[in-house]
Amino acid sequence: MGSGGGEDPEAAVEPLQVLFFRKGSTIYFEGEDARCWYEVLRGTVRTCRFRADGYRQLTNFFYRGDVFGVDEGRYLETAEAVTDVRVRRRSLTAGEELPLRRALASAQRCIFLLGHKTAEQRLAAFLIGGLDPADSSQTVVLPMSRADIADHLGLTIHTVSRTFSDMARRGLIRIGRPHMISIMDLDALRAISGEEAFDSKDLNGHVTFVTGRFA
Amino acid sequence: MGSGGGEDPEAAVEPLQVLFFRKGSTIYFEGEDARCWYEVLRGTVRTCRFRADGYRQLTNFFYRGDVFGVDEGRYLETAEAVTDVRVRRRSLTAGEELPLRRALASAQRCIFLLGHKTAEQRLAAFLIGGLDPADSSQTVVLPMSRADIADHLGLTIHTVSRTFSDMARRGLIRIGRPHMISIMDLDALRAISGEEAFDSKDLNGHVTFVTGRFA
DNA sequence: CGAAACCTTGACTTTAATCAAGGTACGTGG
DNA sequence: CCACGTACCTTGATTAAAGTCAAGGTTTCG
Repeated sequence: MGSGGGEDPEAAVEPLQVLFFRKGSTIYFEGEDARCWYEVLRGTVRTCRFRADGYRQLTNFFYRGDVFGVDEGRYLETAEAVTDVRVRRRSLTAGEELPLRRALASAQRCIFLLGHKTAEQRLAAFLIGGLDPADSSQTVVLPMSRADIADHLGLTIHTVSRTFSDMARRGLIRIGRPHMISIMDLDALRAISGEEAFDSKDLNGHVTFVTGRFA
Repeated sequence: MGSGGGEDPEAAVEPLQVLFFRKGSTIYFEGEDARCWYEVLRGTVRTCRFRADGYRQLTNFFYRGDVFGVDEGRYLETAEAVTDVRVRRRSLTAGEELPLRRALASAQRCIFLLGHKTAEQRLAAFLIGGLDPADSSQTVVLPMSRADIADHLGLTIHTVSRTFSDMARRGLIRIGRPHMISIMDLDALRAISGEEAFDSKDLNGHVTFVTGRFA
C-alpha cells in the first residue's frame, strides 16, 4: 500500500510549498478536492486511474518542469511518485493561464502517443519523447518500470520487453540496464513512430491512406 | 480536397465572430498561427493531424458547448467540420482560464478513451461518451463516419463495423441507420468499458490486477 | 548473500488488420 | 419518381500482431 503519507519532514528544508515525496508514495488521490497544482522540480511522477475492473490506467508521466494536478473541483486521477521527487505546490487561485497551457500541452502529447497504432510505433514515440533536449547524449533514462510503460501505452509488459529486445537486435537501440537505453538510430526510430525522418530505411513504401479524403 | 474555404458568406448573418462552416470544410490548419479559440454552437468538429507516413490521426471530436483551438503559438492540429457547424470565435488574449480548463477536460476524456485496450472496450466507452446527458432517449447520434471513429480509436473501419454488429447481435445496442445507435443495455456497455456497472452480467469474474501494487 | 521484485523469452491462443467482395444509402440527373 | 453512380458500410477468409500461460534469468536491496 505504498509507504504512506507524502508530507515528508524534509519538505521543511525548502522554503514554502516545496515538498518531497518518496518513491511509491501518493501525492494526491483521485476524488480529493483539487486545491493545488504541482510542478515537478526533480524526479518523475505518474498519474493514473484505478478502474472498476481492477485495471490501472496510466494517463501520463511528468518530468522536471512539467505541471500536473490542474483539475477542476476534484482530482480526476491519482498522482504518485515514480522516483523520489521534489515538487513545488501552488494553490489554484487566479492567473492560472500558464500552467493550464502547459498541462494541456502534456495532455496533447499523451493523446498523440496513444494514437499510435502498433506497439513498435508507440514505443518508438515514447523513447523519442523521453529524450532530454538539453542533453545530446542520445541516452534515455526510463525511471519507470516496464509495467508503467505498458499501462501507459495500452500494452503488456511482455510486448514492451519483446519490442525493446527486437529494436536492440536490429541495432536501433542498446539496452544497458533495463532503465538505461541508448538510441543508436534516432532517424529510424522517428520513421517508425511516424514523425518525420524518412531518409534512411524504407518502411516498405508504406504510404497507405486510411481514409479517402485526399482526392 | 474538401469544398474549399470556410469563411462562408452566411457568417455575416450572425453578429460578430459567429461563423458557419460547411460539412467537410477546414476551420483552421495545423501550423497556422493560433490567434483564436472556438466554441461549438451547433454541429460536430474533429481535430486531426496528418502524419508523415500518410496516416491521419484523429485526436478528438467536439460537440455543442465544447471548446477547441486553445493552442499556443501555432495550431497543433487541423480542425474540420464533420457536419455543417456554427462556431463562436474569440481572440486569445486574457482571462483564458475557463476555456483552458474545458479544453483540458476534453483532452483528458480523450486520453481515458484511448487508454482502453480492446476494440470493444473503446467502442463501448465511445458510445457512452456520446450520450447526451440532457436527453434520456438512450439514442446516440454518431455524426461522424466509421472511418472517423476508427481513426479516433486507433482501429480500422472493419473492426468498428464488426464490433458494432456483434454488440447488436448480443442485444447491447440496436443500429437503425448507421448513424443512429440505440443503447439497449447501458449497464452492460458500462461493464465492458470498464467504468462502473457490474450488477448484471459477470464479465467472467475478470478482476485481474495488472500490476502488483495492491499488496 | 539471499530474497523479492522485475525483466526477458518461448510456445500457444486470441484479437485485430489485411485482402477481397458485396450490400446499402444517398444524391443527381433523366 | 426512378435509374444510376458514388461513397459508405458490412461481412467473410486469411494473415499478422499482441495477449496469455509458463518458466527462467537479472537486478536490486536489505
